[in-house]
Amino acid sequence: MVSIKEVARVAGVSTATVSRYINDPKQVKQPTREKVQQAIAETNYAPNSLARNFRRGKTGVILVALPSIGTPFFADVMKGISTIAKDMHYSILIKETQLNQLTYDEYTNLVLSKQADGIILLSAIIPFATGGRQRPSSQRQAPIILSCENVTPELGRYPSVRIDNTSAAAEATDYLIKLGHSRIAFVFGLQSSTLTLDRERGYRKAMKAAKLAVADGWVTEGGLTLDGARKATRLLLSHAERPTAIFCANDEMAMAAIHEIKSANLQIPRDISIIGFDDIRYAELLDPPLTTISQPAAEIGERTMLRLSQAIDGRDIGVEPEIVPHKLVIRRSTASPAKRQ
Amino acid sequence: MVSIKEVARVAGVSTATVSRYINDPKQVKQPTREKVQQAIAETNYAPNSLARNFRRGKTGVILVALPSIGTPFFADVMKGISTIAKDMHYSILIKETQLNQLTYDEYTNLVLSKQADGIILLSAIIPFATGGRQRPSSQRQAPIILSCENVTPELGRYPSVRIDNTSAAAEATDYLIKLGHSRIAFVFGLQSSTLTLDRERGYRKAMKAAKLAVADGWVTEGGLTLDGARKATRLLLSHAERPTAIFCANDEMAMAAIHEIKSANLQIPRDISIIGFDDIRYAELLDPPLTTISQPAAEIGERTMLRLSQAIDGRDIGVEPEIVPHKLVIRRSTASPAKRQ
DNA sequence: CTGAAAGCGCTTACAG
DNA sequence: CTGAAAGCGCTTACAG
Repeated sequence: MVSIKEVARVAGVSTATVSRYINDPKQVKQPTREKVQQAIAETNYAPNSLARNFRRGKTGVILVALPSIGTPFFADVMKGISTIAKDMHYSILIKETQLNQLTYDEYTNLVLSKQADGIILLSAIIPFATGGRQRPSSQRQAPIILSCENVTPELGRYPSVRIDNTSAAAEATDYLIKLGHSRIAFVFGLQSSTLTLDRERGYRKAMKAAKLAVADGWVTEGGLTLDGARKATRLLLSHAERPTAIFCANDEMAMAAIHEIKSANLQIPRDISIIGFDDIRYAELLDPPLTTISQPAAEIGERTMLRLSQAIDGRDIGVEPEIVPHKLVIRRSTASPAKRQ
Repeated sequence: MVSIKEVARVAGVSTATVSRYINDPKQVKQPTREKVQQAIAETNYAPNSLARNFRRGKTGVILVALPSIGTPFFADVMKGISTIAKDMHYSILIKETQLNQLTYDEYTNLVLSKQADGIILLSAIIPFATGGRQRPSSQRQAPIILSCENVTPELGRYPSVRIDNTSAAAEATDYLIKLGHSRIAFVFGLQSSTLTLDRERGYRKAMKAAKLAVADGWVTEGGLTLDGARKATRLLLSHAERPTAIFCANDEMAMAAIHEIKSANLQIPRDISIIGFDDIRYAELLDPPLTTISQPAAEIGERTMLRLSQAIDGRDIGVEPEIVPHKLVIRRSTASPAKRQ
């Protein structure tokens, strides 16, 4: 493996000069520059980034933790993150958390051990619950930022970029109420996902404000999976007081719900209205096209990465959440409830 | 930042002992072990992995290049990769290639520069076309493996793990032919994607074997995107000799096709049969549920990572493709063509 | 079982 | 503008 030393030898200069040439050619005078250039070509030299990172004390890596790659919404957020990361010459290391619950200590250890310069959490926030002991205050807090997610105050306060999930969910529920629905069910994600818990809060708030009852069993867990949501939907359909509208905490679960409702020979929106959350790229292709809350996914990703890079550079970015706007996108999966009986 | 030196000082031992304790405690005698343990806890020490990697000359990172995160099929392959990678203590660095066409040199440079120990390409193989100059034969070929993808022989031979795309596509086409279709269209992905080109080859082979003509315009580009496939479908629907069946080179494009066909007030499969490729998790939720070729995505990922790790360990894994089995999954988007006129 | 010491390949403050 | 030299934080062959 050819090193900078070998290049220096071939070029007849010092390693310092080669290093300067590589990092900022302007620092090297023209004739020398050519010699070095020549030597690099000749030796097929590529700088050892392991040595460079070690020397500089920076990895150039941002770790992104997310529950599962292949979630269409997170993929869009990732796009925003990647765009900015590339501009700033960071690479993206993906950590799929799946169901493992990493603790706060495990996360910060990644930074302490220099495996990443900073961390973006798209992942549920439960980890903080199990190992939430604060770092000794002598240590600077590891650059960590939440994207889309939220974290309950008792677990600590961390910077974040996200929409106001509670308001958005309330808005979606209100829309159903305005359409005339009163039997509205909610399929939440996971108990461990603050994000979908916030959405449930919004739903309940809107129901309460409209003085509508939430019957037993109308709020049910979809597990953020297709199968989970199918089961949840079947449960709702067999409910004695069958809802006339179902609000799903994300679009994927809404996809599953639509499938189950049709399988039960019910029509959407005639028999049941469906509303989702996220506005993933499949939403408008569904049959019927899905009414949903749209999040500016790419923008969230960009803002997250931008703020994180500031934190890495030592700037104080505070812990106030940065709230970006959502909007309700009305398509054809929602309508006024049919008059019945 | 506390280093191993500091721990050694606190514990009253040498740095070598601390290092041994960290990497293999059995090498350290009990009483010493306790002192070190104590010192680590006291100092809140975390080994600097930058230094460790540098020293060891390994990054512990596998780079996975894929066109776009958030493709459901690739996400499933990634799952397989991650599983094995975790077992072997590799981290996964994701590189989204999007439309940029990285050259072979750029890829191998990632390995030469020690940014990754090995590379998995889920991505289209075009890069090799633009910069395919071979490395000087003195250099060991960078550990690189194709997953799912294929590469035309003139661009070089690389190890790969994949299904036989051509046979699978022929099988799907045959199925339509057996159902009685003769006007069968094919929506391919990208000209730059060998993978979808192989599928086109299978389609043409089956058509030819059945002595069926492929009319002008029946083979059209879907671009591997929803929008591209929608356009392609509209084109097919307006064709003078409208096909009675459309074979899409992947399921996402089939989703888009289904949407467009329904929007044109045609019924599936009565008016048009649709067949996809991949069997992504949404396939069975579509309306109608999608007939498609199922690939063992997770298994492909696992086998890929396994073989790559062997190459990294210096074993010769050859360049023969490892072919895993596919299967045709028949659902309700296909049927015999309706008698017309 | 433990320690002293060399060295991995860079970068950079310092000197000239 | 260039070079000699120190040093980043580990690991490991060698000696005892």
